[in-house]
Amino acid sequence: MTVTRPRQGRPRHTPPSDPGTSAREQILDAAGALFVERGIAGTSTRMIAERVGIRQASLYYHFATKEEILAELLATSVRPSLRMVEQIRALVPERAHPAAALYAVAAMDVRTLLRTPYNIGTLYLLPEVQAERFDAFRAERGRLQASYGALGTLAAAQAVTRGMSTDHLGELLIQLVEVVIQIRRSREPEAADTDAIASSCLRLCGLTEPAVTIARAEARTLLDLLTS
Amino acid sequence: MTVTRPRQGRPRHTPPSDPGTSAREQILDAAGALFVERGIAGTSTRMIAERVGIRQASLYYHFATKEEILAELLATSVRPSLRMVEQIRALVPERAHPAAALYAVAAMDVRTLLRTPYNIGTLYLLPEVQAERFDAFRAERGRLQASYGALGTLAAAQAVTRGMSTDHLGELLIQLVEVVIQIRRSREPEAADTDAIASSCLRLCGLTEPAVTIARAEARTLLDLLTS
DNA sequence: ATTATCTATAGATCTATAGATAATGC
DNA sequence: ATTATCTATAGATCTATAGATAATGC
Repeated sequence: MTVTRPRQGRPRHTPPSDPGTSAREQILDAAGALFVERGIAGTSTRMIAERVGIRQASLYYHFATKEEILAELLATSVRPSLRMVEQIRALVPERAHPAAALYAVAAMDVRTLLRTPYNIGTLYLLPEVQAERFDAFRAERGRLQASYGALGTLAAAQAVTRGMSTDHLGELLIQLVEVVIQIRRSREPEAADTDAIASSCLRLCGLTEPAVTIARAEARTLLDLLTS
Repeated sequence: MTVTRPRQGRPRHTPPSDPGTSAREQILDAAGALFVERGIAGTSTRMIAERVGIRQASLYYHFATKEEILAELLATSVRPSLRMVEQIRALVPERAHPAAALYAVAAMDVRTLLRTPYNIGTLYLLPEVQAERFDAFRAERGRLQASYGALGTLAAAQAVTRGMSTDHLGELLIQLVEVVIQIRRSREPEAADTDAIASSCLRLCGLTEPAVTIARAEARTLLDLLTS
């Protein structure tokens, strides 16, 4: 039984159910879930505050505007994927084949998108995020896409790269990985989904079935190495 | 020079720039463009009316609510794709190989999504469309996805279908085709995009490069036949 | 008479600010 | 004294309805 030490400041009208996390984080969690469920314009500051258990005006002690909450959510949402992809890319070509690296990146990305408490990947899809205000976020996402393109081009059969630029291949691969967002929306994800998506990335690059099998096995070793 | 006959009813404060189209259609066009650009909750009835050139209250003569406008837009957005896919499926297997049919469906769908005046495919992605209210629309979309799955399974290599159900393959294929929505958001689409996407669908199914080449050629014939 | 608009407005939001208050920390 | 909340509220929306009005059609 942990004694819940009351924090500083005037007490909330409803005491926090999770006194461990900061108010800021509680707001981000509540807003993230609501943005995903109802869109950004469809979520009022009152709804966010209600879910946290504070009054609407109290939000403004932590964030100046609703947009600022969104900006923070976006910033923390690509960063882990980007760090992971760059870590794996660094192993190519000395310690990993491009195909294995691509498989590993896709599988990790799928896993990350599956694990977020709410389906945070959905945020990318909302029209508000297209605004110039969020250029920095979209640039980060562009770097992730470029990494997919680069790995894909290295892994791909010549016949495929002859017909498609690295950038365009990156668009297709990231799109394929993000099917997991739609899956989470429409059904319960299954264990087999991760392999199905990552393997599809390799097939899209023109790899034959034996090559996919080899890359999958190598990627498993890579992933065990990275997650340990 | 066509004489623009004034229509019945009190004149608008701003005369319509396109007197040929019905008010209802003008409203749908304006709303579609705004929904795509700013989201549904982010678009007010006033904005829609302003774009049409009528007063906000006048919308309610044509539609009971904003939701009703959305419902109408959704209904007309999948229908053409669905009709086309069923037309092409009917040719399998007597008059077309599954792989050629899948290529043709993907290419047609991409073309349709590219041609809409605003990027209407974006609507599927908005959170409001997940509401029960739009079950009928999502069911139609599910039928489109099922067709992709069925064609894909027929076209696919055994090694692929062993690891993936028809439904899951459909999810991946429709997701791949809809990359065109993201492309339209981020850059000017190119002529080569259509083939790149349709070919990727076949490769994802495990087709080898020679098989892709054959299917592409057959699909060209099919498409010429259908669009004539 | 019918149609398609208009003006006006009620009532319900929504965001953000000002200033008060109830804790802890020193 | 500092912190994190609270209450109250201004001002700007937003949706939807009521009822008036300016056309065409018969």
